[in-house]
Amino acid sequence: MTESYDLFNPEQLTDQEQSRLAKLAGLRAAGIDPYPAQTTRTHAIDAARALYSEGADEQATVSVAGRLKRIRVMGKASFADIDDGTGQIQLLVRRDFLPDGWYNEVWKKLIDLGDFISVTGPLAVTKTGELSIEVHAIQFLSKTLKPMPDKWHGVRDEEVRYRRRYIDLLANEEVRELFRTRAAITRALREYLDNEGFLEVETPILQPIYGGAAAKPFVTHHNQLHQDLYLRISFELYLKRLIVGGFPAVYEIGRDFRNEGVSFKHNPEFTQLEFYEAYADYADVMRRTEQMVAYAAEKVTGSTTVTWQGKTIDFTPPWQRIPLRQAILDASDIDYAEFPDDESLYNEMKRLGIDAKPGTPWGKLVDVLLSKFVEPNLLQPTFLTDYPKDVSPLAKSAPHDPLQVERFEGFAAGMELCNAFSELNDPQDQLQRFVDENYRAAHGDDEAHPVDVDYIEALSYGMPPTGGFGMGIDRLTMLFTDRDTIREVILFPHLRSVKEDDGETAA
RNA sequence: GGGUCCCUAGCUCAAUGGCAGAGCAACGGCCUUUUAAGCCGUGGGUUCUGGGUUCGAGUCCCAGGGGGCUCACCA
Repeated sequence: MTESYDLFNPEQLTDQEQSRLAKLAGLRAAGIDPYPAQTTRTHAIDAARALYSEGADEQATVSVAGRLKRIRVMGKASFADIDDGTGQIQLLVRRDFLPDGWYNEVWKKLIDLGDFISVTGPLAVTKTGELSIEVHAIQFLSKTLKPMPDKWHGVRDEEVRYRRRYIDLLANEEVRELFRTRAAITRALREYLDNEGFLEVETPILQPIYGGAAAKPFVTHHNQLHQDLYLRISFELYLKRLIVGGFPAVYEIGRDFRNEGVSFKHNPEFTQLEFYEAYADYADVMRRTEQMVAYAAEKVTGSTTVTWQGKTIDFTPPWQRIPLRQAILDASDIDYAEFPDDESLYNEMKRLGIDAKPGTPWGKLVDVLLSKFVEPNLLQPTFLTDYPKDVSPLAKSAPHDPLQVERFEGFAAGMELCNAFSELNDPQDQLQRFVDENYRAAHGDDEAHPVDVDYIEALSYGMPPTGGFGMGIDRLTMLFTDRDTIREVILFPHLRSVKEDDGETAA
């Protein structure tokens, strides 16, 4: 079956697109290659700007390239601004500086906003003090066939901004800046962990058994091996195998995939940082967490305090520490330790008018209390500590209380940021926890942890006491860049596919 | 999945149920120091799609598509 792509059929094009196609033909007719392989560029715009020397008789001559963002034609002289991603600079284009015909026939007739050009000439400062390039030669680099978004308002339509992020980026400089900041965040986290002796590793994304979190996975299939595989929901079990193997401290920054709802703080794929540190426990990890996040905040924003949605969030260590049980008691008046089974806790919640589905397992009820009463109010960075064992199948039991584990979660801005614990390294205990989870799965919990026999084998070879940690980078980026939705900090966030004519997409 | 709001020119946005408009962009002019340049003129619409109500629908009703918010879901 052949398809006809009449993307450039003049009948389908707007007047502006037709005009640009005509100019493209005009360039070719004039012997100008609209898409040459080489460029005359000698300097990035930021580098060219740095070459200007105040008061010198003669300024450096440079070639800079970039996208044409604005043009101001004033008869036989024009001003324009180009942007190459390192910065912008003004062009001073005068008829008398250019070769014959270039000003009237090429500059004024064949060049559009959005086109990429390279210009050559000396640096100069205009009457109004604007550093410019006095253009003596123009090279065409790439013809743009679509009109640019509004030069002042940019693109606001969120659907366009997320579906076709390149338009967002080319029109809205602050969006480019945001993603530079995002890169600076992961850079700072890597820097911190590298300096602390952690080894960066990469572990499988395609996993025969998923694990390390309570979440529904995406399933795929390896044709030749006739084997179903899961996209990882966490890195945890692989990173701990590396601790078994003898690395004292490892980390991975990468993508996790969870087949669950999409919201302002959930995307089906998201970026996670996990680290594991031998001979550490969850208290050590807590100190490291606040230290690491404060380090990143300082590196990226210049301060350990950030402003988020008009509120000040202070990441300076130490962060507040509250036992989970206490936090829930304070916020909801329920002491879950007094209601140690599904039914009694459910009934108590019902008595207080708290909505939950009948038959919800105890651990999930605790989570309902946490996410309803506690989490939204944790604006300042806070560690909730000492979680019920019931909801923590991979964490080590607390020595003083067999029903609790050495675990904490970090919150800020009303969102869960990270999750960490003293890792369970008793293989027989771990097996029993998996079996219990398996029981839950058989009774309808589709997020229960599957049994990973190979992982038990690994633990059986011996894993030292280990502290482990996981943090959502997207959410941290939201906090550091003052955004209130995860879509803003993911370059290509997940959106529903637009239905084609043949209606292939399911409703 | 439920509730709710939104979808108008390339972009940003207007339009009591009564001739579908503006700014930017485009096109034709004027203009050799502007920086959202300015001035004169011109063209540009499947008002998301399909039905319905009405003398008349961008506007009201129904169905569908996509998006936002929200609830549910999501340690």
